[in-house]
Amino acid sequence: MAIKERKEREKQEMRNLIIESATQLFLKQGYDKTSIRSIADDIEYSPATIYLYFKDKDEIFYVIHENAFDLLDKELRQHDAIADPFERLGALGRTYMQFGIENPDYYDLMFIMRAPMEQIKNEEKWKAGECAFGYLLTTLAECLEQKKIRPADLHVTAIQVWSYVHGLVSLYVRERMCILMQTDEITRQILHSSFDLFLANLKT
Amino acid sequence: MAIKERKEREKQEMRNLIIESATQLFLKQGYDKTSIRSIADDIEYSPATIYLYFKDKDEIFYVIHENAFDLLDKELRQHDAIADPFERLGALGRTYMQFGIENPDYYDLMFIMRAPMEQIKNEEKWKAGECAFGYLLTTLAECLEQKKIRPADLHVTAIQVWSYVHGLVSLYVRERMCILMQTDEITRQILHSSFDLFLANLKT
DNA sequence: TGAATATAATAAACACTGTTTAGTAAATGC
DNA sequence: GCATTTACTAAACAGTGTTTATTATATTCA
Repeated sequence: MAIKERKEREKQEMRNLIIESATQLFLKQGYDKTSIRSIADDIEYSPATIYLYFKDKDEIFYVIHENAFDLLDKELRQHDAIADPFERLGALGRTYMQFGIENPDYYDLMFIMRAPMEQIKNEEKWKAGECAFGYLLTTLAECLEQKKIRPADLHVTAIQVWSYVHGLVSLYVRERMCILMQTDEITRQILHSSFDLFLANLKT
Repeated sequence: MAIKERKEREKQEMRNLIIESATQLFLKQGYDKTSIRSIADDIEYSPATIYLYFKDKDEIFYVIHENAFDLLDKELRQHDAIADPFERLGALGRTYMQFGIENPDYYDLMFIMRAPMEQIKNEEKWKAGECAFGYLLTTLAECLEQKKIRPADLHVTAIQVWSYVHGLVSLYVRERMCILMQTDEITRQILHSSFDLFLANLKT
């Protein structure tokens, strides 16, 4: 009865095919232009077939959203080796910002768009988000323990750090930084200077 | 030849009627569900008529976006009388956050959504945004002058403040604060505590 | 092996969306 | 009173996400 297993494998392969196509189209043309029909066209199946493998469009983008978190997670974990928690905090922030600036569409899906969060509501918890946030929490806990940063409630401090880098990246990604009336290059420099200043103010 | 003037007046009245209906529907059902057809239905005209008064849907929402900025501006100007610039800065931040939390749809349109910015690109400058940002700049300039906050570049500091409050509000509005796994009430309290902490760190 | 059943895929439709075009009816100018 | 401009709309166009009924293929079992 290996047929059932083969069928399961084929089902998973088809899901992967859809996700790969959707991801590629999403990164090339953005969310709105990535329609079910365009994905179907790309993989040379009918639009209705996609609904045999995914409940709706949101479910597809929820998977892409999870994959994007894996990517960010990998980049953040590169700094595991940094012993000093405050230095690690700085590295995490810079890497987070760089990720957002270099992958604006992924960042959008992860932290700005409503679409994948609709899916999350049916799940009770935001797994991917919790993982990255958890990493920030442990780093900050170390910072507080070693009195590297000003004493304050752990969660309040975490929200402070995350909101801050998210504010910078999301204003940049959604093109509100245009009020500075500077080139993209200079704007990004200001973003990084601003983060450095923030870190300095956080220090004891 | 007062006919021309009356015609102009009627044209403006029709534009207002459309904007009023669109605003009301937008605040009730959000952007996506506010279709041209639903506005047409509401004002009892055909959908095509709307296109005689507005170029496209974006142009309608650009006007709503401007009105929302007027609203925020009015609330921010309430603090003009506060003599101490640092105290005024705190009041501005709290009012900004409150505005976003109480008017999530307006906030979305003003600082998160892509739609109205397409319109803004054709205008060379972001009038409404510049006005509010300018107010922040002058307040911060006073703070720096009177050495109420840590010395730093004016624009970098402004971006820092704005990004910070925007980060808090936008994560809240787009439901990412769910990682805290707290009630809405407590989440909002954390938001405010976080801002207080931020201000304290900014102080000299 | 052959008939019955289960699975996979799709064409076509449904109910929407923003927007354009062609045509009608009313107001205005002369 | 007639020609012209203006205001409006029905219908169509080209999309969207999603569902349903149908067909073709693969699997099971007698």
